[in-house]
Amino acid sequence: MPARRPSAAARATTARRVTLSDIAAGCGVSRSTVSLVLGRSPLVHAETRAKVQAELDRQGYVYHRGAASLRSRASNAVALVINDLSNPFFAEFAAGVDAALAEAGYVMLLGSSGESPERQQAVLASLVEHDPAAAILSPAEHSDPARLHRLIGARMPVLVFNRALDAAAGDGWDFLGLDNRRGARLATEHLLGQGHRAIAFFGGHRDSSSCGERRAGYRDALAAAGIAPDPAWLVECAPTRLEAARQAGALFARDPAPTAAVCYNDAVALGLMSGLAARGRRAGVDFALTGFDDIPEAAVSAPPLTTIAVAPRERGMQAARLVLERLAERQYDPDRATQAPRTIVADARLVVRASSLAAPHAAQGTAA
Amino acid sequence: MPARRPSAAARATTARRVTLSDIAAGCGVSRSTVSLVLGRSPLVHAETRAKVQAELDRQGYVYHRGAASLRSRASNAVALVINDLSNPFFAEFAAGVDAALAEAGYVMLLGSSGESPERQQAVLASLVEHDPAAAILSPAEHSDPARLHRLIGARMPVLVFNRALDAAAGDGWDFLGLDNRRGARLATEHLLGQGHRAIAFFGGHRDSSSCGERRAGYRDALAAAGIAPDPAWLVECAPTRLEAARQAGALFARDPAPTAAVCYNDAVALGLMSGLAARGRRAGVDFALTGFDDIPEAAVSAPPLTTIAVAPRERGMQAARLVLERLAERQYDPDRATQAPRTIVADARLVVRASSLAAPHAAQGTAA
DNA sequence: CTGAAAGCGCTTACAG
DNA sequence: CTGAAAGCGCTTACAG
Repeated sequence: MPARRPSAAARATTARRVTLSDIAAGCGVSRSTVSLVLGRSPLVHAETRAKVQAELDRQGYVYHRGAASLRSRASNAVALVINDLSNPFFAEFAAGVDAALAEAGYVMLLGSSGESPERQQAVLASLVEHDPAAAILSPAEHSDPARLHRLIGARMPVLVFNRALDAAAGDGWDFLGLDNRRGARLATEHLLGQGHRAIAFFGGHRDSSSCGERRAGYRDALAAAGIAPDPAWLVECAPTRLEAARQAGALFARDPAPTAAVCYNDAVALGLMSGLAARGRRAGVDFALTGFDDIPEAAVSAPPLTTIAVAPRERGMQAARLVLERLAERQYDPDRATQAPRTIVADARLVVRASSLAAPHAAQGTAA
Repeated sequence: MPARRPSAAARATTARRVTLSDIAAGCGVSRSTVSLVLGRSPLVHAETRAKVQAELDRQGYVYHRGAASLRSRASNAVALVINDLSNPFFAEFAAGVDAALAEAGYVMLLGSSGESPERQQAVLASLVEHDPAAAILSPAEHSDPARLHRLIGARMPVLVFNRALDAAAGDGWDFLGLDNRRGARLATEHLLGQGHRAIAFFGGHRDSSSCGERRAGYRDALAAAGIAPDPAWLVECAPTRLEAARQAGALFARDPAPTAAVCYNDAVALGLMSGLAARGRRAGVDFALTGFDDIPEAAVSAPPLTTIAVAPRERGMQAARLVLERLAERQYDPDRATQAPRTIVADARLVVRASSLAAPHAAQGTAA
């Protein structure tokens, strides 16, 4: 764990800062008393408190939390590491975390890994130096749990979000995941309900955990309907709009072709729509499809996209609260005897829009 | 400036942390030497350095930046306060800030004001206690510049983004804004180029600075084309999709009605599209319109939205770099003699898509 | 090239 | 209810 000092760190050049000593001197009490006033201690006489409070305001005192937490070994910062803020799913998640933390008087240290385990490690190392009380981590794909552990192992409560870390189940970290399996099952059941029998699972990489879970839910629904999925119905592709548009043709390589597809996520579904259009097929008319995530675009695409809503903002608030609970537990139970790691799976909900409403015969008519 | 201690701050309950003294003791040198190694000082003998480095790794040392910056009065954190991470414009901006800061070895403290000046003040106060070296602020509407100033006035370099603060020009804060005026002029010129003469400006509130600037650009273009805008062409509404859909009818209250509209932003434009559809008009066929921002939905709406791209991610990187430059300047020139506040206006670019391609006669045909 | 000492701004027992 | 003193983990002159 090579610690390194910042290549550049700005030195304050403004006037000397106002400290507790200045306030104490300014109103004739000791620093201890000022500190007690700051801490809202009931020990301080009301008059003294008022006098100190006035001096605090007069001199424009700013609490130096770094000094305080150095002494008291308490921190009110929480580190959040996500993949990418440009992804609305993570942006909403971060917004939820921020809201819940702010409400509890905590401050958020934010870093992005850009799906790179290397950057993730560097970003986390940098955040950890700021002594957060806890961390929320949405791990980059192919993260190395052992390295992450070495960095923040038992230092603080950690909540892993969205993607379970390989192995290391007994690592003591909490996990908050989406109900990928149930979500995909709901989407598949919806298409079955429309009368489709030949339903593809389109997009994602088989080895990613979320893709595996979604495929499992898809299989569950087919199995319950007595359908054995044709292996040709499982089409892999990178979870981006562009790749999905390129791979659309793979769905129609065999005859009979599927009449509907459960897509790995909304980006893939939107890409598939373009790919279908390029082949003269119209989503929601000639072909039925569903997404996953309910990103904002889903409601305004043409046609609007049927998808699985996972409420990322609510998940963010939930994540923050879980971590704050852990912090509270530690205060009462410093030895953490009772603290077995928790795994929480958040519910997923089907949102029906026009993209999935094509009837199977219309789809087959076009395919013929 | 009432400082207050956190209602809840987590006390560390883990094993005693590894400090410089542990490393020093562990390899038989003084703490000073370890500190010099951490600081990559060239003074330390290569062998000593290697020995210390090994001990650092062996004990899993984590640098305590709070203690360091307390002593050295240097910070490597930058505070960012934005309105709302759920807004893709701000999320992209924050992503850009984060990327540029991380590259320079800085850490980001993020808070959201939710467009509330009260929350903005509270959030900023909370971040400032963490002693950031600089701040980037995208102010909530109706911010009180004087109160903001009292909080972070001369403590650190401040960059205001997106919305200029009323008055207080001589406050010494830098400003990075979008070229609202030019952007709206480009959009209006584009519609004029399609042959439209009766062009509305739809959405936004007159008293908001960005709306005022965009209206000015709209007027510039009309004036250059020798057109005096009918006051009925200026329709106000809250900058949300829902409000815009509701207000669509206001465009057609008078006869002849406008055949095109420059919308305040993309949200308004997308709302207007729905409002048009509800009235049996088709954007891009019977009516031409443009947006502003180029949010991700703009590319996938039906029809795709012609808009003004402002590249929020690039703006974020630019903002971070400006602030880092200021920090560097202060190191060389502690008295800040040369540091006049800067105002930088970022370029805006027209992105033509289908929504603006309706010809005026088609629009009038429908209107009749 | 390395070490002993002071001090950054706070909190926290401990006296009184 | 208030104050004097120690110490959190680091850096920084200053000696040597």
